[in-house]
Amino acid sequence: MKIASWNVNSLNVRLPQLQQWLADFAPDVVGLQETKLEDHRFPEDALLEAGYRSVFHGQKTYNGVALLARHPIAAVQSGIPDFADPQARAIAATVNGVRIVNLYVVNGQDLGTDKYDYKLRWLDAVHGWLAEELKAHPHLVVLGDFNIAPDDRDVPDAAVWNDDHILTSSAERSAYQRLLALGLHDGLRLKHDDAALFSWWDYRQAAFRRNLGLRIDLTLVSDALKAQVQAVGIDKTPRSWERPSDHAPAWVELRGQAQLLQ
DNA sequence: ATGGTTGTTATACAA
Repeated sequence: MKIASWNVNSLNVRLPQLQQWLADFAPDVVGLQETKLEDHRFPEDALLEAGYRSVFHGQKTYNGVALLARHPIAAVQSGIPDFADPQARAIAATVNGVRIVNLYVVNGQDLGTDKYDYKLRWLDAVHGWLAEELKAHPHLVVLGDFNIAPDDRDVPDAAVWNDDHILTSSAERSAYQRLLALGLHDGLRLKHDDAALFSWWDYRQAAFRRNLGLRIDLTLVSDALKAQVQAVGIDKTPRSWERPSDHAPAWVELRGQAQLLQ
């Protein structure tokens, strides 16, 4: 069972690339972020033609998340329960007995800004939510654009991306570690120790060509799923296409779910 | 990073 996360930076612009990538990579489940579409504009029919059901939680211009799956999608939760949020940044559902939580974590702009405070409050709400999700669903995958680079392997220059920098600050990384402490594991680090396995590259300054990126798109798996992780990676292919998203898909493959996929 | 690029019911703002 291949489960992926992709920040498409406008599904309206990226739909042809998403269709191509679904055909090439054939994931079973995909969490999308930054769809930037109101729900009535979501391309549900085009994705059905590609073989994927979808559930979505969007808004005009900004944010927007969705889950796509080749198989039935159950128990959909849009937004963080009991957390009033005008921004569409979270959606969860169950597919083949695996609970999937898809997050578009707040960027936070800069330390000391209102957006940074919102990011930390938002992550605190996610912490409470995931604690409940884990109780109800031990087989949990949490994926998305975390807008946090977990450690120094995940940045090109740790002197620049330091404790006082957005996406790597100590408060952000502590909030991320608090999520892991619930009983979650960074899927990629179960299989790879390498530095510079990035998932996002700025559009500016030829950052992709120079591999000046960050690893901020993550696939976390719960304790109960850890032994089922077969492979994990980041598919840089779509980032090399014409007019790409600035993010590449991050994916995790679980074994032992194949019989459920029939 | 003071810039740079991309997206949006844009022409500032978010990333």
